[in-house]
Formats: sequence, C-alpha cells, structure tokens
Amino acid sequence: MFRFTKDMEYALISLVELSRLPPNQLVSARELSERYELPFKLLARILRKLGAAGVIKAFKGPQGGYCLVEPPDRVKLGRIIEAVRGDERIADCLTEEGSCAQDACGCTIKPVIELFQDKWLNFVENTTLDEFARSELNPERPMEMLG
Amino acid sequence: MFRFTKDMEYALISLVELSRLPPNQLVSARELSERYELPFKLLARILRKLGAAGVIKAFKGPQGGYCLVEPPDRVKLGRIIEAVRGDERIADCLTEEGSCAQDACGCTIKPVIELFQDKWLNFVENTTLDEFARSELNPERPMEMLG
DNA sequence: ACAAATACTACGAAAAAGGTAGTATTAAAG
DNA sequence: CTTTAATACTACCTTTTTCGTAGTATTTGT
Repeated sequence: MFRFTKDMEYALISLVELSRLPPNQLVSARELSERYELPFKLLARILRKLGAAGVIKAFKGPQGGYCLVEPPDRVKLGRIIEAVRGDERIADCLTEEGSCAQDACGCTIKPVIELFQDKWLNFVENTTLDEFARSELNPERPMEMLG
Repeated sequence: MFRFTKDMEYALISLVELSRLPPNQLVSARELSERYELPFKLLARILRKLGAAGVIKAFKGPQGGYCLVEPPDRVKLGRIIEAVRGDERIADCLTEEGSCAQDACGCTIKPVIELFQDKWLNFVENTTLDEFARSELNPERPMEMLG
C-alpha cells in the first residue's frame, strides 16, 4: 500500500522535464522515452491522458510534441493523479460518499480512513508541480507534507 | 496508488477491537471473523503475522484467542504495517539506500520521492493504535498527518 | 479423549500493474 | 502531393499483487 506506481513515476518525470522547457518549445514522447529509458508506448499513453485532462498540450506532426498548458506552480498534484489514474479513493469503503461496505456490521476504522482521505486530498491539492521540478535543483527546499 | 489494502483494513479492525478488550480477556479469530464478516482463514493469517511480530499475543486451545502485548498507545502504525505487509518502500527506486534504477539516466524525481518516503515514515512512526481506537468514539479528535 | 483454538503451507482466482503491437490521424517540410 | 514524424486510439498480453480457500498439524482446556 502507499506505493508510487510506474504510471505516476513516468508522468512526473515527464512533467518535470516539461517544466524546464523554454517557452514555445516542445518535447516529444520519443525524446522523453530515450532520455529516461522509459517504454515508449506506455509513456505515450500516459502523455495522452495528461493531454486529455488538459494538463499538457499536444502538437502532432514533425517537430510536434508536448508542452505544459499552465506554469508548473499552477499544476496541482491531485490533478496529475486524477488524469493518470482516475479519481482514486484511499480505501474501498469510501467509494460512495458515506457508504461503507461494513457499516452494517460496524466498520470501526472508517472514521480514521476518512481522516486519512481528507488529509491526503488536502495534501495533493496543495502540492504543485513546481515543487517537484525545484526539489532536484534545490534539495534543501522541502515540500509540506505529513507534518 | 496510496490505497489501504484489505490486509491492513482487517488488521486495524482487529487491533481496534483488541484495544477495547478488558484486561486479561481474549478474542478469537472466529469471533472477529463473524463480528465483522471478515474471511476467517485470511484473518487468521493476518493475526498470525501480528503475533509473530510481537504486536499481539496468541493463546491456543479452547477459550484461547488474542490480546495486545502492549497498551494501544505504545503500538505504532509503522509496526503494524511492517508486521502485516513487510518493510515497504514508497517507490521502486528506493529499494536500496541511495540506489535508483534510473540514476544512470537521471531520475529527476527521486529527491521528491525520498522526501515522500521520509515524511511517510515519520507519520507512521508517530501514529499509534490508540488514535484509531479513539477516533470512532470521538471523531472530533484528529490525528496529526499531512499538515 | 474430545473439542476448540492457533500454526503453517500450498494453492488458486481475480484484479491491478506494466508493457507491446498495430493502425489511424494529423501536419510540417520538401 | 508525397513523405515523414509526430500524436491518437484500441486491443491484447504478461507479470505481479491482492485476495481468498483448503487441508493438515499442533496445542490445550475440559
């Protein structure tokens, strides 16, 4: 549990790369794939998802590629997660608002799970892409997270 | 990603139940299984893991069952996770201290992942079982987590 | 001796993650 | 207007993880 998936890893690596791009410049899936040794087709699918979600913009044809739609400090982690993996709950018992599979028999940990969920959402809504891009260049600058 | 597994769910439900047990009293896997409609054999295996890790104590034979070894405020979440799921990293590139599969080609997000990892470890080491047991009875009392 | 509990191992089904292949579509450039 | 380099889309496959079941052994109170 609580493990970064490859999808997210590849998405973040790509987005950090896009964050550093000079204005009006593009990077293609092929370039990203070769530079970071990521499986091309898989990466392309992830980029497509990010495109569909409006996180990045795609340009077809030769000299085509991708760029960010908004500056990195406007791209929330939550939006990336939603784009790549879909709206995801932290536990099964939170699929529907207030409905817990084990309500009938007394799911004693639901309140805690809900608290986890809230805190997690709060975190992903308050972490932006630029923190990822910055952290490599300036490791002393920490993200705000678990306290 | 970042999803509670059934293993952890069942473990926490059981441990909350054990937390509320009067001194010198036991609960059997069968009872837990029936009370919360959890698959018996699966639950038994989870309880065995918790026993092997020294989180709970097991008593065989009729009238046997389980109880906590230490009071709930001494049982860290991290120990539960380690018992049930093994020592788990938040991303593949953190399997060995400082070794990243993509170091050669420049894994740009490793610093952030490491930060996640540190924050996560800090969180699970500072959350104890009694917070889980308390939260149902007193939902206003929040855990300290993501900020 | 019996019954009720845990201990342990092996297996299997289902779901999720990770990856591949092939085709269609678009658009820049000669 | 053809070529070529890019993305768009769909289907499929492999591996791993998760979730669950079955069966047997062992311990222990009555």
